[in-house]
Amino acid sequence: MSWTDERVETLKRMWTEGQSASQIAKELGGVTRNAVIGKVHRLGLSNRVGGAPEPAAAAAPRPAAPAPEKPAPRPAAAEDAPAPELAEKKDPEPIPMSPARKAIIPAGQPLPPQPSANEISPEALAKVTEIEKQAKKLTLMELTERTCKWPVGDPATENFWFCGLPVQQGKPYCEAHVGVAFQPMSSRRDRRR
DNA sequence: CCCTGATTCGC
DNA sequence: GCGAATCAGG
Repeated sequence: MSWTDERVETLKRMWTEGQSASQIAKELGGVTRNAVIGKVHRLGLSNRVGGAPEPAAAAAPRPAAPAPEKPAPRPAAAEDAPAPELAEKKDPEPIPMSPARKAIIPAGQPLPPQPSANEISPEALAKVTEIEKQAKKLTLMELTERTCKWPVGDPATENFWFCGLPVQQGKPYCEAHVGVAFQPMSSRRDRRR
């Protein structure tokens, strides 16, 4: 595969959107994340959002500790609000919630109903309490796209962790937690139209 | 262990 | 210019 204009455009777009190199590589196909990163650097768009070009003339022959600066627009594997300086996307989030929760719940995803806050089907609930015993109990940074992001416990205490079990394809949670996160209009009979 | 980007260097 | 190998780190 070669870097056609089209592929470069896709690369630029996705990189600007904050997509990870691996995601971009996967999207493009035929390239590895290394290829993507390499290209990104050659294009000179590694980082930066709109600041003054800093001509950092480095003559150091040794790669000891260059690291100029890195705003790091990607906090973790889980998507969340873009850095303020980016200010390219509006974040329509009318739902008020604690900072802790906002940080751990991917935008656009259904909010995990807390056990005390909602009516959840008994089976699903039982299933959850069941698997929570096997939870990997991961920390925020240990979460990946393949780990269940269901929060357990009180974020304000030490007694808090994320499920961490393998997620269901395309979902942010494991099977059990998907079961309680994606409730199919229960309890209420929907109106006939 | 999973993942992230950064850098080097032979091609 | 390209990208695998490697590095450094969450």
